[in-house]
Amino acid sequence: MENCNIHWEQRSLVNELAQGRELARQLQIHLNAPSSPHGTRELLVQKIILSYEKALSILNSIGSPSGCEQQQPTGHVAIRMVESPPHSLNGSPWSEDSDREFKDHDNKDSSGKRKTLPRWTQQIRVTSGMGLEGPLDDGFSWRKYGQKDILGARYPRGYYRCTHRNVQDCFATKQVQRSNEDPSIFEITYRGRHTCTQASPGTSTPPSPSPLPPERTEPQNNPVESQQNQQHSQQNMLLNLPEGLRVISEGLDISEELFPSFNNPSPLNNNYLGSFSPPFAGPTTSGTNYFSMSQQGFGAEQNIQSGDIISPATSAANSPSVGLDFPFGQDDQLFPNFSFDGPGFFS
DNA sequence: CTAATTTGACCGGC
DNA sequence: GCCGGTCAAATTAG
Repeated sequence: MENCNIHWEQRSLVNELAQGRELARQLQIHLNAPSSPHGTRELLVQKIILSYEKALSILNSIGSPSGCEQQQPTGHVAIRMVESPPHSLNGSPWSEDSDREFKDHDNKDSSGKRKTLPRWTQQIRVTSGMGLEGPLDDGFSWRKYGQKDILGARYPRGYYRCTHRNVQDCFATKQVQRSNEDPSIFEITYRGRHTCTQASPGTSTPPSPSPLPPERTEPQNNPVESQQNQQHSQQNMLLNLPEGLRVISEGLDISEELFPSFNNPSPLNNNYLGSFSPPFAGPTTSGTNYFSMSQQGFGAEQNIQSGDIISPATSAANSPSVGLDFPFGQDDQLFPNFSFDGPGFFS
């Protein structure tokens, strides 16, 4: 591995700054508009702060020579997105066991079967910062549908799917796996994206990406359960973040096969969101904590071709409300233009 | 009562 | 046959 492209960190930096600028503009608009929904301004402010934090983190990581990988910025939250081809998970500080089950599907590459959904993993470290894993939540409603002991893993893996799967065609699922060594680390793998509109009925609060798990792997050890996955107001989402968080996006295959009806970019799909960002919501905590995070990585120039995983551009365009983030772009051109069109941003 | 979780069985890929 | 992932009946929670 070579140096982790500074390039793209640079790009990320630019991206962040541009985003921050955009957000600031939005804020300006909202400030002038008397009728702006409550909370919107605050949310914007937080996002702006977040952008700055990210930018700073990126700068920090660039600054340090060794910093390809971990470089978790000082005790803050680091989101790491890595496109990981099935087997080559580059060394990650935390999960040594990384490979344990990555083989999973196919990846036979060429044969390109179905089954491959966009899939990305977040590693979340929950430590002293917050109560414990309890309140991890991402604003989506998940229903647990299984739990399995995984070969080499000390803790069982939990399988969750979107609560609305039946009513809407939301095939999003996630798996939560507690790290072998560090019980404080949870590896959450998301597959598919939410198509459900689970926002509160009247309020068009867009679901925000980046689901977090309600994990519970060991009843015994962790009394702390959290089954709090009900709908949340996404606005709080940005408020709390676990101490360390890392995102690895991997396997970018978008199988539209699975989403027959969603293939085309029709207004229908507005709700697609699949990107993730900082939204961790503490159900309990409604306080105002800021967190900082750095996101880096996502170096994958190769396959994003279809770039569907998170098509920020399109989704942003289509759904005004989801503006939360577009952490990464596909490769080269992501941010050439991102234009939020004014008013609608998040209603 | 409804809805979510639990848990062993089942299924498909390797 | 092993293993990861899902199903579904039974159970528990709200």
